[in-house]
Amino acid sequence: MKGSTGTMLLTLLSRQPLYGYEMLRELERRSEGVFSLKEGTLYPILHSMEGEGWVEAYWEAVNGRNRKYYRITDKGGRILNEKKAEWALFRNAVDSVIGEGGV
Amino acid sequence: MKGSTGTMLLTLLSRQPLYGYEMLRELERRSEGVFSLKEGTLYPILHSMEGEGWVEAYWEAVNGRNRKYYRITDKGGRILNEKKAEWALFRNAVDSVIGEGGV
DNA sequence: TTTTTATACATAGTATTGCTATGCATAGAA
DNA sequence: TTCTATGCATAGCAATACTATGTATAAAAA
Repeated sequence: MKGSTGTMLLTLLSRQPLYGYEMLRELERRSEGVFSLKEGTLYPILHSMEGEGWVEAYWEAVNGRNRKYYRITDKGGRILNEKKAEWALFRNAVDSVIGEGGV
Repeated sequence: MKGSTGTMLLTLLSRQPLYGYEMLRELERRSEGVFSLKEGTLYPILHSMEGEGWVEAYWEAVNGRNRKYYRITDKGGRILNEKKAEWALFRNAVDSVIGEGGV
């Protein structure tokens, strides 16, 4: 795994607010087991994105447990669009280079 | 850029031996300008791949200039196949997570 | 003729990214 | 009462790629 983790996390949050632990399982499920982030990878990224103003956090107690939920901000939404475009460019460029149908 | 540089370089070398400077331009051309590696990125990768036994180097003088050509080894060919499979897995997983048609 | 540009390889230092390991704390199941 | 799952967090390390810089030569431009 290298790169686009932030893009994937922002995408998950663009659908609905999630808390960290939930993101780990959601990412694993949607990638069919390919991405199983560890907490040590996830939380620093979330803190960093919060510092950038891409996401906002709020605590909520559910079933007697404290969960820190994250929601995407307007700025985060704009960044997500940029990152998705970057990913498409990157992916297509790699495919052009390594693909059988290369120029 | 994050990751798959080695895969792309091995792919180029799987077609024909190339020297470093040539790889820079070839990568840029095939990716339509998306990847413009700098020497400071390329040469350490080549040295590392040589150390792993994925490529072999030999010097050749052409037009009065010394060029260090690299050719892919059998081992490098096997690694390339693995890396291509990894890339496909990674790419598809990212697309599953961020794609509109997500589960 | 001299300067600039392109060619050609190389290393040092730094930033980013993500991993492993570890710590703390609680709810629920065994 | 002990283990497992949940839940957030930081420290330290490894890999990756970038910037900056150095050396050297051929060809083109001034």
